[in-house]
Parts: sequence; C-alpha cells; structure tokens
Amino acid sequence: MSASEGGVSRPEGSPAATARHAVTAEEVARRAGVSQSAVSRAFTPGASVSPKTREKVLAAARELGYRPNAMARTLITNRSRIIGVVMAYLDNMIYPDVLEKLAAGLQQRGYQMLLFTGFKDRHSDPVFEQVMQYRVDGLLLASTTLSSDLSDECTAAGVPVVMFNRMTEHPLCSSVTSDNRNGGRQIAEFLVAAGHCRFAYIAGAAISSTNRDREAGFREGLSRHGIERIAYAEGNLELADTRAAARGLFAADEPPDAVFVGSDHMALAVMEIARHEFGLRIPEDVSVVGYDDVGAADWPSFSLTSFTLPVGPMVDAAVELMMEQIESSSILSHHRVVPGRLAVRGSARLPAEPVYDPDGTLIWAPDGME
Amino acid sequence: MSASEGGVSRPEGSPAATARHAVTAEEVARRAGVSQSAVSRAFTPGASVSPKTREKVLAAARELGYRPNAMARTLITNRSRIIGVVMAYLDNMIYPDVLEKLAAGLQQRGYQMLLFTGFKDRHSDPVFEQVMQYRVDGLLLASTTLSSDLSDECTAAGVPVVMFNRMTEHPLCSSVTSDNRNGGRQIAEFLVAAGHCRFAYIAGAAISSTNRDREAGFREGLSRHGIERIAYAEGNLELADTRAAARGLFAADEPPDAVFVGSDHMALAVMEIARHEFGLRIPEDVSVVGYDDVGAADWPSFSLTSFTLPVGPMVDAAVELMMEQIESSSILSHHRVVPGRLAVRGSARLPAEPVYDPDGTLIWAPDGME
DNA sequence: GCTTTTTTTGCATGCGTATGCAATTTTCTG
DNA sequence: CAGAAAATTGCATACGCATGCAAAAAAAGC
Repeated sequence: MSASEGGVSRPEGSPAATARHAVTAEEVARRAGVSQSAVSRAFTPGASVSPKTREKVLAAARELGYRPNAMARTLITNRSRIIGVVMAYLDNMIYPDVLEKLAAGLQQRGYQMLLFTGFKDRHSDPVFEQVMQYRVDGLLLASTTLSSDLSDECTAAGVPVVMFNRMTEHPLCSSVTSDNRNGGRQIAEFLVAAGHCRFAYIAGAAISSTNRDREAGFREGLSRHGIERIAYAEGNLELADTRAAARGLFAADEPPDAVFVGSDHMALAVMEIARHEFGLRIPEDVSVVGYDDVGAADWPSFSLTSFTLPVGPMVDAAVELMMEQIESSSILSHHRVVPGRLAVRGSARLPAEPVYDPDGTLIWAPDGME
Repeated sequence: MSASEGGVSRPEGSPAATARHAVTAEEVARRAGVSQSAVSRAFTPGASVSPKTREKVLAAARELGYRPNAMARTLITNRSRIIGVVMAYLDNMIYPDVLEKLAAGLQQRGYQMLLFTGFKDRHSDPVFEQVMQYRVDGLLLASTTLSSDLSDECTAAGVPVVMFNRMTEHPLCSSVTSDNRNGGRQIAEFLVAAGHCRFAYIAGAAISSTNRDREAGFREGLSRHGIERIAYAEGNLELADTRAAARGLFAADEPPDAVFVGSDHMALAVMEIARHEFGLRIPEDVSVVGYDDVGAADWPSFSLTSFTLPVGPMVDAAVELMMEQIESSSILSHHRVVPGRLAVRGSARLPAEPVYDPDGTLIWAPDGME
C-alpha cells in the first residue's frame, strides 16, 4: 500500500479508475431476459410493451445504472431534442432572465439547450457551423442576427429559426418581439404630456430592428405634436459608449429635458452620469425613460420609468412557435408581437392629466383619476 | 399557381418545403468519387489523406452543403465534445459573466455547452438524468451542488465534475473557488481598522461552502480583535429575503454600524433599504461591504466596497481542470483557490492608517501612504 | 528499372438505439 | 372451448460516421 498524503487534495497522478464504459440497452436486455427492442420500448413512452416486461426492464436498468444514449437515439429518430440558443452577450439583465425562463420552458417539453454566447460584437455566423453539426431541432437567436445565407441553410436543413427580441425581413424566420413601436410612441406621448420640450434619444444597436422600431415609435409620437428636433446619440448597448453618449447630450448648449434611452441597461448608466457627473436632479432637471423594465428599474435609487418587455409571455411565445414548427416539421414565418405597458415610476416628470394613445387606450392616469 | 397573400406573415398552413434530409458523408463520397472513409478522413484533422483527395472531398462537401454529424461521431468516438453546465439561477450578475467567459473558453477548445438553468431553489438532481443521457464529456456545476450519490455516478461513468464557486467534501470532484475565507477576514480587518464596533453579517445560501467560508473568515478576523458578537441574518441569495433581513437588522435596538453582506447582489439591495427605508447615510451611519465586485458595485450610486471574485481566472482554471481530466480520461480531485483583493470604494468608512492582514500583506492604504 | 519503404485508399465493421414486420402470446367473443 | 382479434415480442436492419486492417499506390533507395 503506497503512502498517501492526507488532506483534501490528491496528487495529480492518482486518477480514479475510469471505466468509461456506459451500460447499453443490450446489457439490460440480457439481464432482464428480454430482447434489446423490449428495452428500447420500455423507455419509449407509448410504445407497445406489457407492464410486466416494462417492470423487468426497468428493474434491470436500475440495477445496472442504465441510461438511454440520447446520441444514438438522435441518429435514428433524426430528432436531437436540442435547441440551439445563440445569445451574443448577456450584459442586458433581461437576457439572463430570458435564459432561465427559456430553459425551464424547454426542459418541461423535454428539450435541452445548447448555448452559444460570449462573442460580443461579432456576428453569429462563425458559431453557426458548430450549432448545425449537433443537429439541433431548432435555433433561437437573441441579441444577434443571422446572415441571409445562413438563414437559408437552416431552411434547407429543416431547422426552424426563431428570433427573439429581433425582427428580420428574411421570409423564413419566425420572430417574437415586444411592441417596440407602440412602446416608443407611448413614451413620447407621456413625455409630451408632462410638458417636456427638448427631447433626446439614445439608441441601442443602431442597426437592430428593436432599436429601429423603438426609435421610430418615439419619433412618430413626438411628430404628432409637431416635435421633430430630437437630439440623438448612440449607446450601442455598451456602457462605455452609453456614458459617452450621455455626456455629449448633457454637455450640449441646450441639453435635453427628457431622454428616452433604448434600453434600461443603458438608461441606468445615463441616470448615473446625469446625477453624478452633471449634478442633474431626476426628474426635476431631466426626465429619463427606459425600455425593458429590468429588475433594477424598480429599485428606489433609480425608480426608472420604463416600458415593459414582457419576458415571460415572449419566452412562452417563442417556445410555442418553436414546438409548433418542430412537431409539424415545417418552417413557418410567424411574427408575434407581445404587448407591454408603461411602468410609470419616478424618473420622469408626471403629467397633470391622463395620457391617451392616439388609438384611445389609456397610457397613464394620475392616482385617483380616470 | 395558387394565390398567395402578400405581407410578411404567411398563413399557418403554408410551410416551406422541408427536406429534413441532411447530406451524408456517403453522398459526398459518391460525388467526389472516393470512399466514405476518405470523406471522414478529410474532415478529421491529422488523418491520413492526400491533399488531392482532401480537396476533392471538400469541394464536393461545399457543393452539397455537407456538415459532419456530431451525433454520429459521438457514437463512435465516445466523445461528445459537450460540457454540461448546471447553473440553478442567474440572478447574481456574476453568473451571466461566468457563462459568457465559459462559453468563450470552451468554444475555443472545440467544446459546446449544454446549459441547465431556471430551477431556482430546487436541487440539481432532477436535471441530472437529462444531462447524462447526452453523454456530456464533463459536468460543471455553479450555484448548485450535487448529491453524493450522483457525484458517484459521474465518477462511475467517467465524467469529470468541476464545481464552480462551491467546494464539496466529495472526494471525486474538483472545484474552483475564490479565496472566500481570506476575503471575509480582510473585510473584517478593514472594518475594524475603520473603527466600527457593531457588526452584522448577512448570509447568502447558508448551507453553501461559499457562504460558510466567507462567514468563517469574517468571524475569524473579528475574533482576532476580540469581537464575538455579530448580528446575523440570512438573505438566502434572494432579494426579498435579503430586504427582510436588512430590515430586521436596521430596526434592531442597537443597529449595526458595519454590515458585511455575503454577495454584492444582496449588498446592493441592503444599501437600498438602508438609504431609502431607514434614511441611513452610507458610510456615515453604516458601512456596507459586499463580495464579488459585480459591475454595478462601481456605479457612483453604490460605490460598493467589495472583495473581488476573479471571474476570468476562475473560469480559466475551471476550463483547464476540465480539459485536463477529459484528455487524460481520469477523474481528479483538485481544488483551486483563486486569490482576489479588496476593492475599496465609498460604501464603507475608510481607516486612517494602512490595514494589514495577519500574514503581513497590505490590504489597503490611504492615498499616498505606504 | 526494381525492390523496399511509406503513404494513401477502400472495405468492412461497429457504435447504441428505434422500428417495420412477422411470429408469438394473450385477450376477447360467441 | 374454438376461433378471431388484439396485444406483445423478437428479429433484422438502418441511422452516419470512425477506424483497424489489408490492398493499392506513390515515393524512396540502389
């Protein structure tokens, strides 16, 4: 018996025995006295097996520590039960939330998640090859887009693509977004009603549909009130850029008295700059409104007025859209827009009167009114 | 030709043609006029193929849109090149960061990540079966632990387990943690040096090794100065619980003048409560110190003094540990502790003199001193 | 040019499972 | 209890690829 050091850490060269031989259905079959087919069927819901054999099989499986090999199954069924999830970055606090809810939703339907992330800035194309080699049953893209070519390849391979929080003009993708345009417009209405006159918009990823729609809605809303001059800067979803953008706006000759920031993630940074670098009071000196309604928006320090990104319903919609396509093995092109609402808090001045959308829906009313 | 509606959304019943027949190595072989083996070799780095045939194969593959089937390969090689990552929740902002860096690190080495998350509170055991069916080459557990039985099962299956930010007494797991104990102690030294006298500790997950070590270090440090009475409450890593814990502490007859909160995630919530519910000034009335040094700790609104969780180096260590075990197909039990340092900001009163650890290392010095 | 050595290639097989089909057993019907 | 119908079972095969082995081709040595 070799002397062995005490303590919790073993020396490098003393690996535990490594069998690395997984138990197969064959072995279970032998043990249970049935055929391999029987074992397979015992593990396939709805297959034709008598309760008696199923029991025998399950018992043998338990004894041997058998676990069906998902890879082998995939080879036969042509279904991996894996969804490829591409999420370039996770900075924006909504994405961890999305990830959790998504995982739960997929898990519940027996699907797993192959995650691709951590390649901020860059395009998704490089990871595409990898994803496809694993024969994912579907592809969910969040915080990123796919080139048109690759999208075609998915279609050719029969892999449905669902874009989350991004639209695409590509004809064979589905997408789930919040009501960005309406959100932008309602924020405009709200700010105008509060009597603001110098507006600014800080963009997220300028090329993304999400940003485009929020901005378009905002401009549309202001335009209805004859306001066309809107200070503009790009935060690019990066905190550093956002801070620079905010500094530029607040340092201007006529600084804005109302800023709509394309996402809460950036809006919080803008608030910090306004207060601590420019000594501005919020909302007395400047109103700040965000979009997404992340958890921190509700913290007293920020109390950020924000338009809700309904993560739960959006994830549900995305999962449904995905499952629908997988189960019917057909590529659809549905675009689901999930409504949100303006969460009014303290970072923006309150209007004196109720505010209505052009279509007549109530955006906000003072306590006790309407 | 059937009439088709215009617009971006197609009616439900009009799926695109779905081939769902992936190109196989066989087909590529035929097209290139070689054997299937040749195709396989053309795609296997280091295999024996002449440049000429490789070119022919690659050309044919490109024309047909061939992509090796990772599942089939796994079946043969017994290597999935997939790491199962279990991360019960992502609330704590360090975890999205971990996820990004981990994905990047694994990707770089040709590995993918099968993510399991979104089952807050519950144990990891239920998802375990799922993970194992996909024949992951390794298992990384963060923000969760595995029962001893399951850990054994991994060993039996030859799957290395690396715990991230958690230790385990199980003999056949590896782990990577920050220097929790030292962190806790340095924080104690720092607070004592600043002249505090009524201390409190708010725990994260009371059962976790991470919390245990941070707390032990903190108590040890205070004990060195004869301080044994420490107010205690559990935040349980949940914001709601944390707020309740903070309320309890600040509402006490003798509220603490220095609070060490087991993680920044909770510490920020504690600051909010202190300021906005109790009107306390930080650090004049109470010092708050956290652990992790998340991004928001550096925001001016918080300026949270915190002990660094060195995410980058920790992830690197975890990946290395994993690869080492996979490549040698042996289960090791290494425990790596990555050092951090106290990031001193404004949420805790500053000592007048430099602060040293018992072992002599400098924890902090006033500007211009030492 | 011919033998020896090295490189390249194809053949055949197996990885672990699902499933159509035919054989067998069980259940039902009268 | 016999016969028909239904349920269960095993056999054989295929999924797409990697790899040992032997055959063939190319390169090297003389």
